[in-house]
Amino acid sequence: MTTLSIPNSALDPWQDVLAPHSFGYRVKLLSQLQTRKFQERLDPLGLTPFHWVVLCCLWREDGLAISSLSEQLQQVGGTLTGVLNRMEERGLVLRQQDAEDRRIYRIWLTDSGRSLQDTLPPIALTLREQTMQGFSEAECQQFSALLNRAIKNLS
Amino acid sequence: MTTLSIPNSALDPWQDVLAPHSFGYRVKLLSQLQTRKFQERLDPLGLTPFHWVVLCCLWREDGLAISSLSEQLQQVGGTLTGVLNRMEERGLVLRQQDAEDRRIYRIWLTDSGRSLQDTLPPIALTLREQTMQGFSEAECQQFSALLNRAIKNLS
DNA sequence: TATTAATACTACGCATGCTAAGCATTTGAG
DNA sequence: CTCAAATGCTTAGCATGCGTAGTATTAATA
Repeated sequence: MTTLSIPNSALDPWQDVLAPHSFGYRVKLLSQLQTRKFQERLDPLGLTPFHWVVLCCLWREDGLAISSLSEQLQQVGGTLTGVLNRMEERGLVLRQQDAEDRRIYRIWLTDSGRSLQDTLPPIALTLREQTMQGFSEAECQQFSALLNRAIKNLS
Repeated sequence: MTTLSIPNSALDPWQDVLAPHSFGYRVKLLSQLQTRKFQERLDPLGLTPFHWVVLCCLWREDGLAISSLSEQLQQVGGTLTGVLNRMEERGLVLRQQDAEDRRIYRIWLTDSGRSLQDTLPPIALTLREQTMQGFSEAECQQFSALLNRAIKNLS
């Protein structure tokens, strides 16, 4: 596992479809690289990248239903159950049954979870700056726009 | 889990850092969406997206050492052990100890694994076309180039 | 040559992720 | 009002992924 070599374009008609040089696999790789780098930074805090994204949602609006988290993060409920269990054990959040509709369980920040709002965003910003190193403002926006269009195409 | 709403730009200085609208999370989402769509197509064949990427490497060069697969795919060895076990059970590949250096185990395609070279690439191509729907040739190339630069920044 | 270091792989434990099935609760149709 | 359908969540099983530790083999060094 050193670095990924650059695809030698147009020799093979399938070259941009076959992994590991395919567009699809490179998207997966970038995602993995981000996760690995972020995990490194979060390890000392006993957190994971998934904890981060759940906390982001709750900082914006506390007491979200699990179904709302599921929709915002585009993650299936079964995945969230495990993550929220571990976040609860870790003391970041609390689960509370909704009094009106007892099918709903709402997730509330603890003081510990709320206080991370000062610590974590700068870490995430540093990672994004490393990812975008050498990109002009226009390139960042173009990258972001292309990403949104691709996501929309698959949604 | 319906669709992801568009970020309302520039209201919050952190808006492009905080999940789920952050660049990083959207990369992860695109990766996940690709995997889900691909998995749907591969399910009837009893295959997974990871099987696909290993097969791509072996079609190009059969008898690769596990360490070579690990480097090409940028995946840690521990992950490959499990995948190759299941691919062996599935009858796609064979493991064989290298006679020269008995630390090395080489992976060889079975006839079944080799014959998938006719079936799978068109499926992958269809998925890529769906992802890039509405993209000009220039936009595809730009997307690809930005992706390569971001990967390099994190490698 | 003896023994230490490096290499290739596996085993294990934990954290995502997915699907399918199951449970409790609420809604809605008759 | 009743009961079937829909909703919200959890559970279980499987497949990635990662880090760490362990085993076997080869290379390097003294």
